[in-house]
Amino acid sequence: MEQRRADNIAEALEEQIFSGVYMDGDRLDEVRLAEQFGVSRTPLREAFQRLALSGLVELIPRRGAFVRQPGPIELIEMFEVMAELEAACGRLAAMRISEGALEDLREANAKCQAAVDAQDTDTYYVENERFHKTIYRQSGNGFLAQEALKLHKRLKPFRRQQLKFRGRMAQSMAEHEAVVDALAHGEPEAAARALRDHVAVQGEKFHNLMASLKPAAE
Amino acid sequence: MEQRRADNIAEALEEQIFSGVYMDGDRLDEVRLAEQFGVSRTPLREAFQRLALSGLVELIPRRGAFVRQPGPIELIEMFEVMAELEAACGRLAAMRISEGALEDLREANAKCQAAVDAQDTDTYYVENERFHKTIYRQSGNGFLAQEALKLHKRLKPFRRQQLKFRGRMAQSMAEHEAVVDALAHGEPEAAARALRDHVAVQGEKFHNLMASLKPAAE
DNA sequence: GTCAACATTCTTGTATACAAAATTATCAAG
DNA sequence: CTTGATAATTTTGTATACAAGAATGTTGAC
Repeated sequence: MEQRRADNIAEALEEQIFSGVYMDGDRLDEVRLAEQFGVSRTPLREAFQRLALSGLVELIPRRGAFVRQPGPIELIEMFEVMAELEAACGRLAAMRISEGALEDLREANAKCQAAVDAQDTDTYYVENERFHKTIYRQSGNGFLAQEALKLHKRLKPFRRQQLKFRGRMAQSMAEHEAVVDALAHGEPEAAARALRDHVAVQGEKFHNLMASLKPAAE
Repeated sequence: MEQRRADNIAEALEEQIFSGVYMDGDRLDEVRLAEQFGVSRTPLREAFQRLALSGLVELIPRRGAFVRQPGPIELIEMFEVMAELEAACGRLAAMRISEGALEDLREANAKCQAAVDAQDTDTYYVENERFHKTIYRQSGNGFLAQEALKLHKRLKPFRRQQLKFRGRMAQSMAEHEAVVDALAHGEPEAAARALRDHVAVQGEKFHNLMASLKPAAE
């Protein structure tokens, strides 16, 4: 762990922000974090720059770095974009997907189903992720896959919560089946629609969750 | 120009990279640029971090910062994503657009038409940009609008070239009309399709341009 | 002349130093 | 007690210093 500490720090901070160590608006104290990581302020400030561009922290001149946790509205917006990106991946993948990848999707789905039966949320989550990432790659568009993955990662902590909704896993399974069918039959529009609805429903469920937690929010 | 030099430097470098001052693979010399900007290496290195995350430069540990100009394949991919993002904006805008914004679109289109008649490429370009940015905003999704704008900006230098294609401006005008119609009638799918095709055609035209310039490319 | 081992020079990455701005504390006037 | 001004303290932003790694040049063997 001797080279490029700044990179590792950026990653570590990103992880910490994602996992909710910091609340929205918290100031990231340079000297405190420098001590904590055992480095000087310089690599920390470089890390801040990166986090700022991905929207995780806001860099206010002469004031410092403040963490920017997305609020309810922004989250809804992000889920909406995620839905559109996945739809795009699906549309392209319907024309470009390989037979092997289709098999991967079916396998992931099978394992998902087993996880549902066993009430195994963790396994479901892992296989679900594999399902979606496979579709990203099979879009045949590296740039699109990269963007989709980036947003997917950013929404990770919020997606996980709503798996707990009653019946969500089973419903999600059925949606996955529809996606595979559309892809297998090479139907771009159907694949796009199936994926958009699949993800959009997550956004709605999340909306419900928010509403139930914060009655007066928004 | 006394505060936050690092930010200005990042912007300036971005501009220089976009405008083709640096070729793909060029190394950005810290000390040379530091002199050039009249600052020390520190703010430059902070700027590098930001450029790295947006993909404009690659930061190789212990080697330096190298500019990463997108190649033909990556550009095609980016245009494809742009098409999908615009389609998404259109789909949402069809349901959410305001009457005033519709009027803005019609006005931009009228000015575009005038520019076409006058062979005024610059004006056409400006109004065309206004047209698209309006649709981004009218998606009613700030996050989406932001992402669309970011990619739009990145593709700027490449889009401009293909306006010179014969008849492109006139064809583009007709496509704009179709978009406005779909938005005015509140037809999400039609708006999405019109915008996707409109942008995708740019990607194709660009593909042609590439092929004509580099016969053996790809 | 070619190649390899070594020394030299450059460049990056990090730490520290310092100046300017912002925040906080102190204190006097009302 | 509140308010306003001013001083002390933090904290940021930038410059400089230094250490380690990479590139380059030199020399000697074959």
